Amino acid sequence: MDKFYKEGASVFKALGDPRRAMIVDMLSCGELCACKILEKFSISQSTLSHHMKLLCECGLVVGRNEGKWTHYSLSADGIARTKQFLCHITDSKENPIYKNMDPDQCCSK
Amino acid sequence: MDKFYKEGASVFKALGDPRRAMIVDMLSCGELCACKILEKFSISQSTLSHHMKLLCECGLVVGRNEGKWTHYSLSADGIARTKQFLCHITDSKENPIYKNMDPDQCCSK
DNA sequence: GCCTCACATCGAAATGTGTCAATATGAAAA
DNA sequence: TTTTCATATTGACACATTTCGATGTGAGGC
Repeated sequence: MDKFYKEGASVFKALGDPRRAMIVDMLSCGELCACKILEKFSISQSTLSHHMKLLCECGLVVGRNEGKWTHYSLSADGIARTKQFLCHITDSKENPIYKNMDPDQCCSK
Repeated sequence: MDKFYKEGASVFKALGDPRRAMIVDMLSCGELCACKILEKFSISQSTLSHHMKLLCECGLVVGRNEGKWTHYSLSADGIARTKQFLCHITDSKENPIYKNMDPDQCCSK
């Protein structure tokens, strides 16, 4: 139960960095190798590697090794799960966990 | 341009905390006052206040003061903008910014 | 007026994150 | 095999974040 929010939030934590959000945007138009991504940022190679690791670990991006190069692309499944989680926590609903919260129980006489 | 990602990422940064994601989930079934939210967590009142401030500042939640109580609810507009941003950076597209990235320019002979 | 209640803010401590230079790894070229 | 190249990992540092107890604030109740 707690794990549900922890895992869902981990993707948002990854997207919570502007550079990583921009990297995801870049990858949305196709697979790119690390060196091409690096060109667009004024960050060191090790920093980019760190960001890519985080994006991969949360399941949003997958890396494909080809010789000495690594090609990164978005994970369709990871994106689908992310959108699903966002809808789950934001769409209006009768949440079973909190449905017995009577608004008159507190905050009124 | 850079501001675009920074603002979009700020919402994800807010949702990147499991407690805050859970609070948003709670609010999705209706307005709640701070005391009711606090009941569901084993955190201090000041910590909750801090989380609510972050959720409000990124535009996802709005607070409504009524006497000495504060009622929190989701911002339909904030949610819409968040979903839009997520789709913008993840949906497959011909991104004008990166469309001239020739995959054969790098990473191949 | 004074007290109480709900919530916000402050200050401090612990932990987490982003970044870099340096170094390691592993594949291909020479 | 030695070198070179692309990427990953390590170690260190600055800064941000989470959390708490203590205190401030502003609205009602006495």
